[in-house]
Amino acid sequence: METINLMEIAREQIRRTIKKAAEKAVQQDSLPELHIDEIVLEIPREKQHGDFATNVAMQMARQAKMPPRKIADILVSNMALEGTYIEKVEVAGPGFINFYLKKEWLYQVIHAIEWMGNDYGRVNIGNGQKVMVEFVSANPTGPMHMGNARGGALGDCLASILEWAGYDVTREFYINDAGNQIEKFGRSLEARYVQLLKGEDAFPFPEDGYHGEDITDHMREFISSEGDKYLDVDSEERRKVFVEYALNKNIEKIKADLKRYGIEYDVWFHESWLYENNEVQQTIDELTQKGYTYEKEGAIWFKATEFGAEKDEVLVRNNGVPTYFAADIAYHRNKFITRGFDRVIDIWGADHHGHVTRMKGAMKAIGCDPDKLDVIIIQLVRLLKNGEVARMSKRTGRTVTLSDLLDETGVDAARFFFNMRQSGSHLDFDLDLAVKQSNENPVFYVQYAHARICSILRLLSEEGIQVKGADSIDVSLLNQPEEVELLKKLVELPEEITIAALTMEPSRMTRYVLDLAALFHTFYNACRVKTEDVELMAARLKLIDCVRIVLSNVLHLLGVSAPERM
RNA sequence: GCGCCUGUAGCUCAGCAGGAUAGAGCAACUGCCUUCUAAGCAGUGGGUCAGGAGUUCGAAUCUCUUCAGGCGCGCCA
Repeated sequence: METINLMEIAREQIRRTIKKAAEKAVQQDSLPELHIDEIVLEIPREKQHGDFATNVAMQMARQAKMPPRKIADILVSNMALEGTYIEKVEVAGPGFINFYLKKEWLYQVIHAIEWMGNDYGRVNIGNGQKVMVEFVSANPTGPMHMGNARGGALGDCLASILEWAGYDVTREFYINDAGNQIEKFGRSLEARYVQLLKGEDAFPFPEDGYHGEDITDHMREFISSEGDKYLDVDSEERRKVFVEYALNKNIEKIKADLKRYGIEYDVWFHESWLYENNEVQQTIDELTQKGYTYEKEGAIWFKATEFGAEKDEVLVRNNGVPTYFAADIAYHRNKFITRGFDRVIDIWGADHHGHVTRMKGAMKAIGCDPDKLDVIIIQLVRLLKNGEVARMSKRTGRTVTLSDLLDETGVDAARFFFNMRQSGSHLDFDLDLAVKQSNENPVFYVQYAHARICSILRLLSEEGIQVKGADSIDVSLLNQPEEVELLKKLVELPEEITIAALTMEPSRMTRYVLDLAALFHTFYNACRVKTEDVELMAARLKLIDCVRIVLSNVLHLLGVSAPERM
């Protein structure tokens, strides 16, 4: 797809202009020949400092043994601005070169948005690379918690950003339906089953079992349909039945909750498949063949320390059962080798960060480039209610689950709030704020901007006034500061998507859309769209229609609705 | 003890491949609705960028160190 990034166009023109000026100066012997790796162009914080600024003169100063301002002057006097968007160039401060662009450049964005519509903002830095985002992967032995909720919002938005950046993205959920924890799950269910029918003391609850009420609930329901006929059934056999029953219920619930949350996975990958296809054993064999394992005390160990880890790790316990780690290596081997992903992004909770180094080490051991695996660690979530930390749901008296949260705040607020903070920082989720219908609530603030625009469009449309094509309006009428600021923000979207994709930070997009909404509200109060001046009205109408498209694009990328009325 | 993350306005956080006077929202105070949604806008006050040292023309940003908080270091996942 053809994409338009005005920011990139401007940067390229400026870089070329600087380069040519430098070459010319060297030819005239007014500057020595020097090498600069990359010309850094930044957007100055202060508007008086122009649209772009560069510090090349300061960087060259040492090499050239000349004062930075003098270098800057020489460069500027050798610049040829004809045929570019550059209007004027100034030297300022310690030696910055500030570039001021023509308004024409800015007005191009109107055409770009009209041209690309709901695809405006897309870029192609991914070149169709196959990338997997594996996220949530909640333990199917119980309900989803706030960590899963944050991971879901983050992972899904990151996946969307990568799609917008030109990657071929697969969203995947890893279902841990095998191994030790399923054993524990089965023993816990069995204990509750017998206890419910014959009393608390009739069966000892396993030391390391799952104590949650949901386990008892499962068995209570099971009994109401199946009765007590499993009391006399062989332990192993009935545990199998209980596990299948409860696990399916949990997985169905997880799928339903995530669907409600607006997340559609491409693949639900079962850990058990890795065992069924013998991939866990194959992986262990491969590591052994390469000499990266050894036996000690009846267990098989992986030499993780040879790959930078602090200590070696058990792959197969002395009872012959592979560890979670062994299965996880097999899983990642499957992602990279069997399925051929170019990049894999895993989103894990903070309590798994110790796992990162050894996982990357294992990647190296099986011949995969560890740099192609990115692990995003998300920090914990604190729920706040009435200014206090809320651990339990008031309604159920149990820990707050994803569905409790969605009941309380709705999908829009949850997804927006979880993406307001960088993944690395702890997040306080203010439940009261999330449901507040006022300017304090960032979700409403952005959605309100969208609804306001739709309202104006609707009103004028009823009077027979429609949005015109970019070619039939006079864009140069958009010269109020509020209008210019809005246009500048619209220009930034492709670059914002690019940076968000490169840094894997969806929170950038929530900040962007908040900024854009704020600029719109300012514009709204300063400039009227509906006026007697027909030409001006047409131009402003076009402008707000562009803002509407961009707000809508970003909100949808975040998985948040863009209401037309509020 | 070792490793990772965090520390910026009263609160919640941006800024951190070094750049010009450190920003936003909330809270506080002052204004703006006979005109397209006041779920909005404009303005005021508010800082030892945790402390210290170093590198640099220039450090919130990079290095070292101290302090404070969180997490991890299982034949758990």
